[in-house]
Amino acid sequence: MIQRPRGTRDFGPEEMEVRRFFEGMMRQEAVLHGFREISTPIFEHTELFTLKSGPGVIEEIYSFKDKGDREICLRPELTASVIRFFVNDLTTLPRPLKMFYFGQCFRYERPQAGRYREFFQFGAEIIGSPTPETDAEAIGLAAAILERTGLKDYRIRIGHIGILRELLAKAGVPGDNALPILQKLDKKSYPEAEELMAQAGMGVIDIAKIIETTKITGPVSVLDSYDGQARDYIRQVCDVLVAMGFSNISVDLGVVRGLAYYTGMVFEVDAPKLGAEKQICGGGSYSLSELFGGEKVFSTGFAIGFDRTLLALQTEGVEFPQPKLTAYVVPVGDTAREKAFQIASELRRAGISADVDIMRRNIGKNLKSADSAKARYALIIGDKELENCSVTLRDLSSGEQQSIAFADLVQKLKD
RNA sequence: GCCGGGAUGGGGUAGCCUGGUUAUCCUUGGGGACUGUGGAUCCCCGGACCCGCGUUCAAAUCGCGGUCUCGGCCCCA
Repeated sequence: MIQRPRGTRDFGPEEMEVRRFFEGMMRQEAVLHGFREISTPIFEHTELFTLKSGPGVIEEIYSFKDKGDREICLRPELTASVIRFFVNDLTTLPRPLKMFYFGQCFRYERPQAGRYREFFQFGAEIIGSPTPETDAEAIGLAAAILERTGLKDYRIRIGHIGILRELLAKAGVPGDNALPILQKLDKKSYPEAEELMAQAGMGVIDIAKIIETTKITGPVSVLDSYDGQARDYIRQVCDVLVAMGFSNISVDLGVVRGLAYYTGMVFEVDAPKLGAEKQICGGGSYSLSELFGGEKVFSTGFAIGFDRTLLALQTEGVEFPQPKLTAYVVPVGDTAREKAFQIASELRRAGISADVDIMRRNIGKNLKSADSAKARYALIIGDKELENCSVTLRDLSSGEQQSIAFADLVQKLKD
């Protein structure tokens, strides 16, 4: 027996119905918001990701040399690909570009709850617009999608790395010098962050102020004790979101993200019920295009962890409509067999789902099969029906039967 | 990379500590009772000890290694 590779999953029919349902819902919502879908290759040059995230990522991705000696990897995320696509081919499209994607990603990590080596992300990027409204529109799509899925228990936390950067700059640690400190703060490694800040020459009071700031969480009013451009900016983002009708947002200045390309707003969504891997969405505004050889363009994007979102929905017991088969055609005896296929085919051409016995079973077994196929009706056709050009239509939940002429069948089943 | 639990027909399980029968039970699948009416019942059939090495007269059971899995740590673009 060949086992599935570690950290991968097979999805059976029931699971795929659930997945396609929610996948379709996300796509639909994005389209409603004026986003358009794109698709990029599942493998890319490894360099794309080392440029974005540093050489360290090679340890965490599926990378290999192809037969032409190229350094290739399975994509660990999609933002880099989207921006590469943009820089290569889409720079002349009218701005803003609002695009979304859905696809699988791969990471060479130790699997655990909610973490797989092959997983699915839904994400969106808005390229070429640096306003608070842009950030609100991005967060708004993420929020609308989660709302639409029916998920209840989740928190949207919005931060802004500019606030900490301004504080650090005032304390004498400007620009990129602040990056290592931000990284430690992102990981909540306070002792190490304090040490770095002390080494950078910051005073005890400034250090305490920074640490305290990362612990600020709550409604937009928690910003009142700060000032500066970043504060005003994040406040505007929140105001727009409130106008959009999203009240379950909070400000969390501890959402940091230590990577250099983040330029301002950052946000995360987590579902507390999920345990260790509870983050279901993350995003922010960034500037990556110049890293990939393009001009500097501001973007805002996010990615939803599709698998984790489904896990969260599952723990909450969210229901979804299950596709149902309309008709199961049951031939009785040998003479009606071809007619059964003719009828099934006519129904299918009319867009009515129909299954038909292919195992030559008796009528009892066939009704059983129709039942387990979750069909609404069984269409029974034998010599009696052939004689008067009709079928016996049996409602499988009530057991009621009626005779329907061949000619009226499509019309009858259409509703 | 680290720590701990686990792996028995398609799914769920008993047996493992204390080695020895035809490996238990439920469910699912196929057939029949039932060449014209399902979800009930009865009968029959198919189907498993994760892999390898070792200990032993004898291994699902004990030991070692590996694989996968679950949970946690690290990491999380």
